[in-house]
Amino acid sequence: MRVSAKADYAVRAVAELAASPDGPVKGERLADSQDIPLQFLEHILLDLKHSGIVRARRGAKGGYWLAKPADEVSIADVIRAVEGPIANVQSAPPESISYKGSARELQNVWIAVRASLRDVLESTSLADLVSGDLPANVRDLADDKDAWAPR
Amino acid sequence: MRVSAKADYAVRAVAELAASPDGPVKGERLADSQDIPLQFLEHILLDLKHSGIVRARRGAKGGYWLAKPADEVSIADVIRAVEGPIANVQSAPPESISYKGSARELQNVWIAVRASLRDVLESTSLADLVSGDLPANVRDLADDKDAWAPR
DNA sequence: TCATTCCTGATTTCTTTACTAAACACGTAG
DNA sequence: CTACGTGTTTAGTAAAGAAATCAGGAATGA
Repeated sequence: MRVSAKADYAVRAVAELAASPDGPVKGERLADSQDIPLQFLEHILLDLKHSGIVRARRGAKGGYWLAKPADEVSIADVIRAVEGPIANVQSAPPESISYKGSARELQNVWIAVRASLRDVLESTSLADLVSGDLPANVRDLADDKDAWAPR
Repeated sequence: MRVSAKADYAVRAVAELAASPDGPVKGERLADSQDIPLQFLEHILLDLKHSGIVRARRGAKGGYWLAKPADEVSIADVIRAVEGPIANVQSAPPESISYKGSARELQNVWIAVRASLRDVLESTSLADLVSGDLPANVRDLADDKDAWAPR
């Protein structure tokens, strides 16, 4: 139930791209501005390119840019591109698992977990993230004081 | 963003305990009824004991039982006992991270992610799980047809 | 051509996961 | 009071994954 460094880096990098709409941004500048190791970041950007979120050009004046408008890319898209499916249980999607005995209802709980993650991550676009104008459901969750308390 | 085998096993084991309110249940029976490797399960039960969710007695007629009523133990409690905090980012709690530049709002997103996970996992008790009578908010999420579709 | 920049696979280091083995400690029955 | 059936604890390990790093190749523009 944790967010990996890779996913965190990926979201930060594309946020930086979303905030730089004019022309390509060099990997090095992305790495600098978000404190991400350059070579690791380049692998991540390659993943993002393969899944069509980012485009790139080499050579002088080269760099990376978003392949789509920032309001058409969700955070969920970015995480899936680098980590695969969200909210797997034991590396299998929750709808494919079946439990027996007293744990029979557990599948519904994992499905609900995944649905609630999707509610947040699919509704938030890169444009929302960069503008600070988060969707109402996300803002409501984050504004709750309890949400900031550790456990 | 995945649920580990350890967490899955832990929840299933305590569900089995919640369904057996009379006297101790042997580790072997838990392992059998839920298809969990016995020795691994005993490690898990030890974690659960240390955090006060389970109690145990050795010797003939020994076994494990819930330390508290099943409606006072949430799935979140069980997961925290074996995995530590829910929804950490890069092994740190989201409220302790600070982002710069275009990623500044990302902290709010991770806080919202954690809050939505808590909404599901803290509201569901072992009693709910065993009876199949999940809380309304969880049931609503799981009943949505989209929730069962892979992505 | 040449500097610049992305592209890619191999390798490394470290941690976690998932599990096994075996000695040890304790409680109950006989 | 002893033996046996339990749980407790320590130790260890193979395999996978996470997080980088290294070293070079391939495209682009000047």
